[in-house]
Amino acid sequence: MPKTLIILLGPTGVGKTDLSIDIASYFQTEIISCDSRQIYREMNIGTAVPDTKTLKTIPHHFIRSHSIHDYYNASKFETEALERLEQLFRQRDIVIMTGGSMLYIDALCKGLDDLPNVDQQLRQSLMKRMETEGIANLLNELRELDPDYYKVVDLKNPKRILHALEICLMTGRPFSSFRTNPSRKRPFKILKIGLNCDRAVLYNRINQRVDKMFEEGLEEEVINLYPLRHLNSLNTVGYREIFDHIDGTITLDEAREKIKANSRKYARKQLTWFRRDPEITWFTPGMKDEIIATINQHLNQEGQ
RNA sequence: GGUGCCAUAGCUCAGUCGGUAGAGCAACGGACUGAAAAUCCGUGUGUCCCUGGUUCAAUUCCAGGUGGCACCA
Repeated sequence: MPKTLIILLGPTGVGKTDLSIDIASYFQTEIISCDSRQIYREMNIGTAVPDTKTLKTIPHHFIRSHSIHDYYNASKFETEALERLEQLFRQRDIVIMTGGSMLYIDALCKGLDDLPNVDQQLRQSLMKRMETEGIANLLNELRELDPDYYKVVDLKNPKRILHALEICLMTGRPFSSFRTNPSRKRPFKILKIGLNCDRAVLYNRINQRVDKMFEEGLEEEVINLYPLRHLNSLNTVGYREIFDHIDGTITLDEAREKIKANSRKYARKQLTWFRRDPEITWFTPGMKDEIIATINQHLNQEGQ
């Protein structure tokens, strides 16, 4: 039987966690989380990590496994998750991956270009230049160093400009020369199961989940993290809005409403990304039996 | 009961000296390869409260009605 990774994906709040537990129990396997924020052990309430009881029922990987102090990115996830999968597949044929971090999913399925990790000091100095000189000088520099990328990059997107410059400066090569779009082969089959539901229902679930987070003490969690607010990992829905409230720019109630709105926006953005992926088979969260049937059917086909 | 003010997008409101209207937020769509819950781009979705009058033409002016708010009783 070929090794198969079943990926359960969908917008935030749709019900991936609960279903992933059911599916993992049914196939008696473990879960790889694919969530760029649940990976941090210092963040709990605001990232909606599964509760400890759930985590004990089914072994989870990449949940609360890293620190917000560590620099992390999609490429690291690709490397680490592939290693972990190799270990897991030694003992089992099926592993579940669940989460909504789009780039992380794609990184694991198709791989990223072979680039050096960004030097954080260089990043800091470029960010400072962007602040003091404005983006125009950096754009000119990029046009010099990598005219090809300059032609295709979104010139209004500072992060894209900065990253391209970082790579040019670090390697002495144009950033575009690294962009080969590898689409690597993986030593296992992949089945993508998408979860979605009626938009109004989804928004309701998201809004209620935010209220629940506040009941569970989100404000206190964020207050404790306030001194670390500059960390990238804390540039996150549910955290930055409360940072703003601590700064006194908005009321706590406004922060709560903004968290809801930004979560809804995030869900929409996820759907936009997933929509263009033709490999996804879509279900609603209640279709547990149909999903298991689809997986079994897929496994049988692959087995022949 | 009387007087005054208000009624325009899902919400808060602007505006049209009479030629069927626009901001913010929300909503909706898109991009995306090492910061991705990040970052960036795009879209106005409307019985202008109702009925009548004046007018070539009324969301706009006039009258009445309805609803809301305030004050006086």
